[in-house]
Amino acid sequence: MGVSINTVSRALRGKRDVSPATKARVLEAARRLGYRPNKLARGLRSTKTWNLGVVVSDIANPFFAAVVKGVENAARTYGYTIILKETDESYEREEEALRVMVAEQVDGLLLTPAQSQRNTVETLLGGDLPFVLLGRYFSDLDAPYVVTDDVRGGFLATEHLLGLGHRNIAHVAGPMHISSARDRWAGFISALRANHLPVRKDRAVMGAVRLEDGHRAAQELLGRRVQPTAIFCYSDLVAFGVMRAVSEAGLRIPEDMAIVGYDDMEFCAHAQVPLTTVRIPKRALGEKAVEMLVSMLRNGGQTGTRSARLPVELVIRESARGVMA
Amino acid sequence: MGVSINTVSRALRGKRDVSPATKARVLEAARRLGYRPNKLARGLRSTKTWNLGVVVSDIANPFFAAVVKGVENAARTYGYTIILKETDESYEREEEALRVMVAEQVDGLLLTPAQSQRNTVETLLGGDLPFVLLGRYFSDLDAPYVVTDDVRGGFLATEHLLGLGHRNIAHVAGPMHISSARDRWAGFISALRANHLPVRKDRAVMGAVRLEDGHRAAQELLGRRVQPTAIFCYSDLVAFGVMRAVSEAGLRIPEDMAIVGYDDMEFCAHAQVPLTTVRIPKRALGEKAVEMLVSMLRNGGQTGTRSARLPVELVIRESARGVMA
DNA sequence: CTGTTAGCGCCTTCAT
DNA sequence: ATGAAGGCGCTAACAG
Repeated sequence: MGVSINTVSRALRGKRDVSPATKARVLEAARRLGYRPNKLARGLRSTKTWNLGVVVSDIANPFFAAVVKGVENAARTYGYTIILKETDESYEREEEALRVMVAEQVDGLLLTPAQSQRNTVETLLGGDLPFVLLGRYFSDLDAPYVVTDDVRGGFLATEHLLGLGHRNIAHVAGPMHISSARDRWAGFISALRANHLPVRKDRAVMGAVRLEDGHRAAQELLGRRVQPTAIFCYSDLVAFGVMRAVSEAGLRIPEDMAIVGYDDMEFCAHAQVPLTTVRIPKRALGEKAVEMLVSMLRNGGQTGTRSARLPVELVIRESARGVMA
Repeated sequence: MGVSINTVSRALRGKRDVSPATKARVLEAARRLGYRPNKLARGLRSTKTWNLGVVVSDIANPFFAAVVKGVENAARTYGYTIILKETDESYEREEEALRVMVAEQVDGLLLTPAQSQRNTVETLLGGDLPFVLLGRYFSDLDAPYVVTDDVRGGFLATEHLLGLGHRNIAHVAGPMHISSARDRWAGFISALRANHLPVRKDRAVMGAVRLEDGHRAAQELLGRRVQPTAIFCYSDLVAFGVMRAVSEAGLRIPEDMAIVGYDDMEFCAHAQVPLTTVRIPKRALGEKAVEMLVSMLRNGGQTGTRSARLPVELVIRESARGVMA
């Protein structure tokens, strides 16, 4: 076809300095032959792979699944492809995942840190791989992140219960090393304080993640001397476990016990008792993180450490509404 | 350090023909320097990337999320990393996804075909990229696949309803171009036939995927001259929509209308009325597909076109149990 | 057991 | 507007 290999390269990449005529010929030939440029060779030479690493703890968790969907779609619109790894909240697997991402020469990284240790993120900060933390952050590390405004979420949930007349509110919290759990707890506390109510230690159970954790936590709360009349839960999953325990104890929801969850998963509206919850923009979280990462890549990896805290919204359903007895 | 670059390469890859002494020295030095081999260069040279392409329609769908989790975990144990793409059931995006996977030089591919067209899979069959279809198959194409035994699932669900005394059973089916929808429908039919019951067209609605589709389908069924006393649904998601419509119509579940879903998502046990459903091994589906793909890779891409059909199981809960009136 | 040579496919740089 | 040269980091193939 009488044209050098690198004119082809330029034509394919849409560079200028190629006459429209030859460009058209090259493109046509490429199409006809089903030519696909080799991303490995391209990446090796140009040090730009157009791949983003995505490391989450549990892809089967509906929350992360939605976040990853947002990530994948946003990445695609920017021309990036994603490489996915799971950590299962294990610090070792997180380290391993990051090693793989480095080996893969990804252009940037999205990470939901396990937060049981901080070495990984500190290492990242010391390195030159652009990254954005996804859904979790370290308040004392200067690492860019995108999260939801969970302090406000916890506040809204608690204030709603207070507004219904509850004075005896318990919180089934998440693992306190995770920022979202700490923030929701902080919002809970701050609402109580704003209403001059005491924060009692026997009104809280920590570390709930799975549905079963919620079930166990609620049983514990119901076994205590003074029972709460309302329970704010770390997540919807936990809330479902709590609701089961409450029902098993013969209590009615919301008459005997009001429940508020967190996340607003699709099923909340179809639960045994439709669940009042705090809605968080899951897709948007992923999209925003990609946006931020891409803008960092465009600025040559410079952070400026702008972070984002997306707004949340209280969704009121049967499990906590109306006037209490 | 006095050793050639390629002795280093061999040591790092654990090849023999390296003295234990030098090997130890190399490994130690690599560790100390935090050396990470470049997978692009490695892949370019060896034509083996240790990456698998995974193409699914909707990662936020709990079913696919669970499948992908199985895929990621199995891939990891075999030393592979996954590259993820979504198609949103769009044929164009499926084509694009496959093009990207080829460009990425993945060693193998896992694909949930949109099935609105078959070109992609036919192209794959003509090419030399090893692949396994994930959760869907073409009965008339010799492409390896891993699916669940949905004919049996549909049969079990329907037979259960028949056993409860129902003679007037409707089916809210999925899109008939998708193999799982066709199989569940086939199982439904075959159970009716086995009991010498007629298959009536006005007892079926096709094409339901989302919760809203189920809602609409149930409204339609309830508006017909002869109403069913039981509804078997394509998926749990659809079943939830159906249940909502049934409740809205003032009917009780299961007294006035028995419902059976499909998938057994985590949430089924906690629904308004706990849902009787067909449990499918989602994680195992992903794991099995990886296993099969890896074994193909080991045989130099040879298929032997062994496929797998994983067993399913009926889970009986409130929405369809007991003796009917 | 170890070193040398060559080149995977592409892009960058420098000529022309 | 196009071509030639060189090399990204690594490993296969061959020497020694």
